[in-house]
Amino acid sequence: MGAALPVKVADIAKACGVSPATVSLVLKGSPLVNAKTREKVEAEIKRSGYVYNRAAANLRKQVSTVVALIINDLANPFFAEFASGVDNYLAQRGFVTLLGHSGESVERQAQVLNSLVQHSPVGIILSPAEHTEAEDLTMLNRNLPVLVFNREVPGSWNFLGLDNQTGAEKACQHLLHLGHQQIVFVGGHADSPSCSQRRAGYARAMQLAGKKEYQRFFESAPTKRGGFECASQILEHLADQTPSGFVCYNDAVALGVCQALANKRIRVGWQASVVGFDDIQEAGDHFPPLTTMTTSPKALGERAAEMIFKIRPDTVLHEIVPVELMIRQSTGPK
Amino acid sequence: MGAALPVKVADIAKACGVSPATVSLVLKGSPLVNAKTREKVEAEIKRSGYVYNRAAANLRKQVSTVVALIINDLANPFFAEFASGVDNYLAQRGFVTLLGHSGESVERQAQVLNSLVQHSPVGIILSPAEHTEAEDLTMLNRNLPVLVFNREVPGSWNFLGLDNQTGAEKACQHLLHLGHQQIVFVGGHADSPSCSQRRAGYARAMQLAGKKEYQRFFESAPTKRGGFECASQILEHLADQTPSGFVCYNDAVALGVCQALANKRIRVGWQASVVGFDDIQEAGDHFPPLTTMTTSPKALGERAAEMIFKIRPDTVLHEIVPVELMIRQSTGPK
DNA sequence: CTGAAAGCGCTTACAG
DNA sequence: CTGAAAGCGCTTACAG
Repeated sequence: MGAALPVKVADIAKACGVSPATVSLVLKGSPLVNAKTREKVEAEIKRSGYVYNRAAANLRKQVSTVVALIINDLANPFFAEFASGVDNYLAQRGFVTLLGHSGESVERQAQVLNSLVQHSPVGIILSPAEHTEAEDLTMLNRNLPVLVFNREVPGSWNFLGLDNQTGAEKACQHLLHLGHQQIVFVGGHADSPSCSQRRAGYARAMQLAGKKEYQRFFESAPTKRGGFECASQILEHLADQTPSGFVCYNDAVALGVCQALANKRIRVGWQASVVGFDDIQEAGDHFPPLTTMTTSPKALGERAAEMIFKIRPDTVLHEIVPVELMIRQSTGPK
Repeated sequence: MGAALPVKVADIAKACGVSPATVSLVLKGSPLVNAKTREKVEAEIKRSGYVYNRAAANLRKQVSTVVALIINDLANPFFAEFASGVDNYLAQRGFVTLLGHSGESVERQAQVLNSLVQHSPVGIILSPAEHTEAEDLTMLNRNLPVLVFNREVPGSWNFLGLDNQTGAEKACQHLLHLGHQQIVFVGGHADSPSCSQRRAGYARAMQLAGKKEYQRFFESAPTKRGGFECASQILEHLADQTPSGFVCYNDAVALGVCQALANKRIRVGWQASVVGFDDIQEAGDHFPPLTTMTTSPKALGERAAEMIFKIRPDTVLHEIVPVELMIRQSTGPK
């Protein structure tokens, strides 16, 4: 038995003594086909191990069943879970996910996009690499639905993002309600839009609470290590007026902060409180679990996939999803 | 300006007063084309915003540029990084990743596979859902290259996996060299193949060290929470002869164990030592960083993608990748 | 209810 | 160096 050539509708048709058109009708479940004919054809389809060639069908039908998804950083659980949400939704609707990974490189992103558009996706969900500019996206034809996720890109793009400012404001308010007097904002790069938005939310909450003069911002890499090192320094240098409330740029930073506090024998959820942002899976798995601002990344992915089908050439969608406080440590300072 | 119809080679040809064949030649960079003709055509391609329709080309050329990748759990960083490695390699070779996510559900996996095969992938990389049996994979035609990753599936499949046993043996040896007297194996479900392989490696090292009678196995969910709860119990109940060495099923468990130790004020890397497995990104980011058994998941992904192109109908590849000790905490007990 | 013919967008022999 | 024709595997009007 050599490498059997793939069987096609013409083969099925010949084997059944019908025309390809009839086989096609059976394939699409058309009620036009005589029951006996249908049975015969279906049996042959099963017997022969026929596999539908969707690319050929799509070409003829002038449709597409693929959506392209470009992720900036798959190693980040937030984006990995987002991707799983996208794929989930698409699979349910009979679509398929064409994945591209930019690894935060604008050049790789351009290559990946150039490759993916050639597969005629019905739309593109782009979680852009850092510092993506409008001119990096010129391969995206105006009549191809594009949804930018999470990070704004200069220009008018359909967008799905988080309400960073209100989120951070709620985070800070939570700490205030717990009775914390000295609350700082830790982590992220001040020049990133999401960081400045979150800082602004923190600042607003502090101001409304009459604590404008205590505002403190600390920069760090948006990682656990960054948060750890940053918090360690804070605890070292602000020894006399150590903050007890930490609004963090994201969960990774927050987990690093928790670690630094633990090292100093400061019990999180008791002498100090920490709020993260993103609700990555680790936030809930951690011990003690991390209070954070949440919009399930998976739900976001599903929403993004949904939006792709709602994009119209003449309008620009701009959806900012509220983030909610997910309280996992209920106690504050004595 | 209405929704411009996509431009195709025929349009380019007409605009340049040449035949579609010539445009096609230009597209593939054929040296046959006259320089002036080429220039003219290339200019028109650029001007018109032409996008190559790879599906049509592939149909005609009888080739495919897609590889299907089915992941059991994208929220797990190990698999997310694996996926990024696959996509990396494929993108370099001009291929594209068709992503499917099973979420550890055998039924979803079947649906996803059925959908993906219709896109004529050149091959399929499958990181199978738990409890996948041969009969769950009947849609995978014999002459479609399939590579099973990480978990064996009954039957003869091309396979890429980790040397779990030797890895765990090395992990245990490391703890023995550090001088630990009481070493336990923590985490995982005993009935999972990877867990029983790792347990066997631990057992072998203990036996070679003449510590057969101290062997202790503890089961837990393969998560951080599982490791935390398990270790907490161990520390509670084995109070008199507390183990100081922990060979862990995977990094997530190991990080949970670290957390439990920290809560008991036992300093990891000093009074106790923990070894993980997988080297997920968090292992290196953690504080203190986690000593673990490593084969970069990203490198594994790249290797898997490479292997897909080496699969031949008449042979079965079976590659077991060694895992190396990645020492991140160099001290042991006093 | 079924078939013959044309065509989706591309490429490949084959002529010239 | 270039073009006319055929065909990848499918589906869709159109006849009958």
